[in-house]
Amino acid sequence: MGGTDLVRALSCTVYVVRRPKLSCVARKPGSLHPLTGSGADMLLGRNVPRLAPISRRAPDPAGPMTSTAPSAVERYNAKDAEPRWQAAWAEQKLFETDNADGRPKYYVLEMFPYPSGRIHMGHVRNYAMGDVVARYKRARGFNVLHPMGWDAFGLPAENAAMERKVNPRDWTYANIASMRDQLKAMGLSLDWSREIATCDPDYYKHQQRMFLDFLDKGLVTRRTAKVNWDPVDHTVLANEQVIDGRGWRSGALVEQRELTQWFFKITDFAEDLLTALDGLDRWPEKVRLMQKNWIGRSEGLEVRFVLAQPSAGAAESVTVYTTRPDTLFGARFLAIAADHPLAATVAAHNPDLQAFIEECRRTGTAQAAIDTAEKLGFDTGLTVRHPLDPAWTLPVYVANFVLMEYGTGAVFGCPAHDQRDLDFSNKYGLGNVPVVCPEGQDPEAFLITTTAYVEDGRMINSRFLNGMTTAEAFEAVAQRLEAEGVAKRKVQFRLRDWGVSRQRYWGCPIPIIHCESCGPVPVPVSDLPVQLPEEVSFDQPGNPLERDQAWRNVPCPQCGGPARRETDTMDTFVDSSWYYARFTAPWLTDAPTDRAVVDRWLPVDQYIGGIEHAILHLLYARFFMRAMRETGWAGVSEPFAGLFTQGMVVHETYKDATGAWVPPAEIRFSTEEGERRAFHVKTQAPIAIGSIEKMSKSKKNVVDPDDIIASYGADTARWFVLSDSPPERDVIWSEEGVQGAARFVQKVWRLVNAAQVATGVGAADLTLRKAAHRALAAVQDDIERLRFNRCVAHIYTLANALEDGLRGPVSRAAATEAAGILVQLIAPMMPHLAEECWTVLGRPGLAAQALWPEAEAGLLVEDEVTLPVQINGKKRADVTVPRDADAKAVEAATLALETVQKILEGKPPRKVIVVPGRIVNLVV
RNA sequence: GCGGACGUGGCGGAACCGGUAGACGCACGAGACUUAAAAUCUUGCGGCCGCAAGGCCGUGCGGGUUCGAGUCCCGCCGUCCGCACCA
Repeated sequence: MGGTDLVRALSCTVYVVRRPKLSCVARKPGSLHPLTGSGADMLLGRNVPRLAPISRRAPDPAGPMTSTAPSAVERYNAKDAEPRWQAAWAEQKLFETDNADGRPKYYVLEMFPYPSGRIHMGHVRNYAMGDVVARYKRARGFNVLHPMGWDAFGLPAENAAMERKVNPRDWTYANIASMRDQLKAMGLSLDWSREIATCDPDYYKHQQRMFLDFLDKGLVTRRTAKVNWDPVDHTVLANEQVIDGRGWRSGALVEQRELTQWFFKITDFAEDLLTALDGLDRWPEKVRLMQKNWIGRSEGLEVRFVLAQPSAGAAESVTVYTTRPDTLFGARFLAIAADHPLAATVAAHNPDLQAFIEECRRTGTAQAAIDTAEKLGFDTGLTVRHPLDPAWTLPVYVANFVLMEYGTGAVFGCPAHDQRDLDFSNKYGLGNVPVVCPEGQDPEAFLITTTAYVEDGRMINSRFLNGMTTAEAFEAVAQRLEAEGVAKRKVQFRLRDWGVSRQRYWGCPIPIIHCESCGPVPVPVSDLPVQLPEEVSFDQPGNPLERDQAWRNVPCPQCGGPARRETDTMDTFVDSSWYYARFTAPWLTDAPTDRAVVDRWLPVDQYIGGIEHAILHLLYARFFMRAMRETGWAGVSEPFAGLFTQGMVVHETYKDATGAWVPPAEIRFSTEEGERRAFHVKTQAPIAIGSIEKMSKSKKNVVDPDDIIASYGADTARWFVLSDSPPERDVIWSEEGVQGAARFVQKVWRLVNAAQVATGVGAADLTLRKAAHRALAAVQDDIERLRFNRCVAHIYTLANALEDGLRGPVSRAAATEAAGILVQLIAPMMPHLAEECWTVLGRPGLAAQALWPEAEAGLLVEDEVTLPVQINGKKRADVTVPRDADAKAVEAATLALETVQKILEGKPPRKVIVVPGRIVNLVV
């Protein structure tokens, strides 16, 4: 998104690792694991006399027991099974969603990828999570929409064009084709019939239409603005795209330039975007807080300070914005930004001030400079009258710490109660007067030297305000100054309008024609899309659209006179601000959305992606939804009801003796004296194991999903990225971990096959059934809360219980019931294995179509419970009582325990605490 | 500087409202099977003492509340993330 990938930052740019193919998956039938014998014992890997290897491609659902042949089962072959089931799902169009389906809707969406060319583990994790939700909700009977598309405009395509002389379009579509194949190999339950690419004119045509509608509604403006100019990429960057004073892609020091730009008026919705955050109760608190801070609302007063000696041509007053009018009697000076008009007026005949202003501009942007910059000022020689006492004048400085972009570009300095003002005042000898005294402190003794007092308190040295609280003083000053007409209350936001103009080719053209006589004229809707020219060259820096005279020179749609197209394209964040809405009816040719359809599907019930989009993408999308509401293209305000931000996939790093990074595929491990050591597979040279880092090409700690899928299968990869770590935290990719996942795949396969041939009498049935239904209830609960790592743990527990059960006297009915539940529980995570097992169990249809089983309430509770018995808070014994035993009965049972009697030595306890179903504590 | 999150075995982590700390997995040790390996299975696995039964200690550190604290409160230490001259 925005020229980079919604998920890319989660993991890496792509680096291909060639992994030695592991033998465990791709063995030939017949050479496999020739366990033979009869019944479940064999399949569980019990040691039995070896017979000739027998293998079957798929067990006969009619019943293996009908055969007298030993029930040998070959290892589950993901390589064979996965494409087969993917084809079966596609064949039946299982995941294609019908808008007319009357069941309750559920819209699950993962942030769509930038088509960089290859998927990475971050994508695998992101899409595996979304797929679990999609498959689970489908099983729960919802009409699920789970689409996929491509955030296909952006700089990398232009860079590729420059470096490799390819057409950005060709490069992009080739990448899409290969990434689509990769995603399909993951077995995701996506509705590919709704696939969209934002670089497709059928998509951006509607975006242009909405741009014109927004313009019509006053939600788009054009103005000159100082912009962040990236001198390397030759483009404008949004504030959000400037990190530490550098371009977020190029890393170049950003310059300030004046350009005429198109803006989306996101500030029109500042208040609403802020207050509506409270309603987003299924968003992470962290993201809401980040957006809140970004919007940055503050309540204050705009106060006019009249110049004491108005000079010719200059304004008569300076207006400042303050959130602390209560401290007005502590004012010592006024400070204005270097870019303030008044500064320019004075500088016109003051070369020293001119020099100072230029100095300020130079140090203005770089973050490091701001951190270390001293508070510097320049006395203009002007003075202003205090708004509460015309006889009182204050000097006016130009100061480097005052920002023109915030408030009015002017502040009044109250050194006692603002640290910056204090630093400034101390430097220039302007003194300070404390006007707010901490409660309970002696005002006489309250002095400020180097640390400003910024808290609330009681007013002092403030004439009519004395004795008031901070809040009361705020009100008193506001009321008096408002009544006198020298001030007005003002709610100020930090949020600025969204500049969307980009001097780039590979983006959505802004549908405007500039006419010499009519000015900027909207392209008529009937002329849309304004399509990008096909033939472009990138042999010169800058925007190729500006050089394409044939494309650029067009008649004015209004007067027919000579005119030129707008050559700027839209920020790619615009593309990703409404794609979720387009997915609801991507086939529409004459409108961006179908109002009835979009309103039924939106908001997205569960949106999943990286935290790096906490502000930019998510705020823009929230704005867009509101703008679409204003223009009639949708009836909802919030795009995403539920948001989940998942962690990255990280990996150990490795370095050889020369300090060069070594990719994981070239390393083997051994444990010597309990210590894990790494060696190079070829040279055997020792390798230093480094810190765990985000997967990145530069550190070579990248694992390619393709290789993992080829070696282990998609299910193993999916299972692994969902296990272990909580989904919002980073997951550490490790070879051992993925092998553990692969082992579990085989274990499930063995267990299901063994269950199918169980022959026990059924004495262990109840235990097994309880385990199965308990796992079912637990997994269900944890999927709903997206706690996939816990789901995995419950499933392991069930698998262990089934293994135990099959070893005991368990009936085939109970074994297959438990196995069936196990299969349904793994189905959202490992859908291919689930299908294969489904066949073994002889269940009808496909696992992907099966409805979620109901947990039997009776199996979820025990008749008896074992409670820990504490004595003085330390556990000393256990007591087993009926589930519904009352406190008295529990107490009696506890006191009857031999261990307890021994400790009590005949004395009664001083106090007995019984928490039913929990614990017993005796105080002696 | 401001705001936020977090700190639990060798590792990833679990522990719902304060109620058996360490579920589940990984790694590791011992064993079975095997000519051997792989695979699989059994078993152990927070620390200390003990043959064992059992006991003591233990959730970053120091206090507190409570019958009972990983969980709540106060004060530190550390790590990570976001914002950053926002008046």
